[in-house]
Amino acid sequence: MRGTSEDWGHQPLLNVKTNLPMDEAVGVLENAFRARNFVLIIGECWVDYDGRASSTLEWGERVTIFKKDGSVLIHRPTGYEPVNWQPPKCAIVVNRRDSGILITAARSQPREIISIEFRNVSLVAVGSLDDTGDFALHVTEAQMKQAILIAPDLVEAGLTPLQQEKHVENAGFTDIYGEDKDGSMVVIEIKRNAATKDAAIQLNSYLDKIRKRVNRPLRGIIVAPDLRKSAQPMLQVLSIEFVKLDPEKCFSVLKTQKDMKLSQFIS
Amino acid sequence: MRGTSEDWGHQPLLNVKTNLPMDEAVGVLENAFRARNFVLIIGECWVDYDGRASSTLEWGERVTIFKKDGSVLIHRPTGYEPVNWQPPKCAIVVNRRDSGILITAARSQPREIISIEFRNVSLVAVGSLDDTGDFALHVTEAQMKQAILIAPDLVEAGLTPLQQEKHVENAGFTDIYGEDKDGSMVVIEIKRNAATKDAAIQLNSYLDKIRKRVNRPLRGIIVAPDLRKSAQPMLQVLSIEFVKLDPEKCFSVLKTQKDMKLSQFIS
DNA sequence: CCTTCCGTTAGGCTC
DNA sequence: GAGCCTAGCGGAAGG
Repeated sequence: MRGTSEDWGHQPLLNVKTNLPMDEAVGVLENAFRARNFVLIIGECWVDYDGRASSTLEWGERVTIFKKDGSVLIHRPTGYEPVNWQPPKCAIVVNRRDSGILITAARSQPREIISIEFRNVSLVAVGSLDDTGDFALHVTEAQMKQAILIAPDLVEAGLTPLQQEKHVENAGFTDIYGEDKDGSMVVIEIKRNAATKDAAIQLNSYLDKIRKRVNRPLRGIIVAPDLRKSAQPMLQVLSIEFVKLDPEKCFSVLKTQKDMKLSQFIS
Repeated sequence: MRGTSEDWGHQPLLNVKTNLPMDEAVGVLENAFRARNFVLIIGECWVDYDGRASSTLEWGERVTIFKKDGSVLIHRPTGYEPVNWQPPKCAIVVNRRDSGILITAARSQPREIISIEFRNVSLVAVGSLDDTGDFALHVTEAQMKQAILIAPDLVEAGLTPLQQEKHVENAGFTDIYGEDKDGSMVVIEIKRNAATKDAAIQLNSYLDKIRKRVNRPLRGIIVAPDLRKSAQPMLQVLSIEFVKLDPEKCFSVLKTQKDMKLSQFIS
C-alpha cells in the first residue's frame, strides 16, 4: 500500500495536507519543487499570464497541478481545458507573500510567465507518481493492415490479398501482398502517417528482391493517409503508386467487423 | 475559512480522504457523482478508451479529475496534456469490482466511452469549488483593431480609417477599411497570429467583392505579428501587402488610451 | 444542427 | 533547431 498522509520510509510517495497554515505550506512547496516532485494544490487563487497573449483570472477556487517536468495546469470547476497552463520545462519559484503564497512558472521560447497567488489553500498534495504503464493508441499500421485484409476495396477494386506473414525478408514495414484484378502481383506498404520518400525507397528495395526471384508483372503501392509532397518525384521515378487511406476509414471497417462479431453472439 | 477534511455545516465544501478502503471509497464517489460534485482521485488505474479512436493505458498512478459538468481528465506525472479525457456532458457511473473500482464516463455524439479501473486509491477529494472569478484574455483581434483605429500609424503613416462596423458582408475576419494618404481605398485584415495563406485568400475574396461594386484603386493589407513563410507566394500573386504588428504594441496603445481616460477622472 | 475557423493551440516529424 | 502539419484536437461563431 502506498504511503499517503503518513510518512512511509524515508521519502513519502504522496504527502497530503489539509488546512495547512500558509507558512508551513510554503515550506512544503519549496521542498517539493526543489525535489521536482509532483504538486497538487486546491485553493483560492488569482492568476496572471503574460506571453504570446496575456490574461487575468480573478479570485476563485481551482485545482492547480505542477508536474515534475515543469508543466503547470490550472483548472476551474468546469470545462475540459485548463483556464491557464504552462507546457513542460518551466522554472517554478515559490514566494511567501503577506497575503499568501505566490508561485511563478516561467519559460522562455516563447517567453511566457504565469503567476499564481494563493490566499487560501484547502489541500496540498506533494510526492511522486509511479507511472510506467504503456499507453497505446490503436488504429496502428497493424490495424490498417487488418482493415485492408477485411476490405481490400479500401485500396482498389478487384484486389485479392494473398499473403500471410511471409516475407522475402523482414523489410521493416507493414505490408500486404496479393494480386490485382488482372493477375499482376501487388505489394502494398502501409504508413499510418503521411508517406515520405523513404517509404518509397524502402518499398522499392523490397520490390527489387522480389523481382530477382519472380518474373511476372509487379506493382508497388503505398497506402497512407497522405503523401508528403517531397515524396512525389521519388514515386514517379520508381513507378510506385500511391493510394490515400484514412485511419478513420480503417477504424470504421474494423468497428463494423467487431459489431458483426458481436451480433453473432447476440442474435 | 473553507471546510476541508472536516465537515463544516451541512455540506462539506471539500472532503479529503486518504487511504480509504475500496468499499468506503465507492460510497463516497457514488454520492459525489450523484450530487454532481467535483471529484479528484489520485491512484493506480487502468484506462480504456473507445470512440473515434481507441486506446489502452496500463497500470500506473495518475491524477483523475471529474468535474461537475461531466468532463473527465486523466493526467500522468508528465506532460501538459491529459493522456485520456472526456469533454463536458458525460454520464458517469461507478461500480465496485472485485479488484477495485470501475468508473465509466460515456458520451454520445460522438459515441465515446472511457473506463477507468482503480486497483489502489491514495487520495479522494470530493466537494465543490467556488469559482466565480472573471477571466479576461487580453489583446484579441478585436483589441488589435481598436488599437489601429486609435493609432492608424501602427499600420502606415497617413492612413485614415473610414468606417465603422459596416461590411460589404461578413467575410469572417477582423477588418478595417479606410483611405491611404493618396486617396486609395485600403482594406486591412487583422490576424492575431502569424498570417497564413488562408488569410490572403480570405482577404482577396473580400477585395474581389468590393471590386465588383467599386471602381477605384484598392489595396489589401494583412496586419499580423508575423507572416507564415508559406503565405509569401500567395501575397505576391494576389498583390496583397503585409504589415508586421505585434500585439504588445497594440496593448501599449490601448493601455495608454486607458490611462488617458482614467486621468480625466483622476485629475 | 451543420460547417468553418481559431487557439497562449501542443506535439510530432521532416528538413 | 526551425518550419510545417496533425489532432480522439476542443471550442466558438456563423449559417
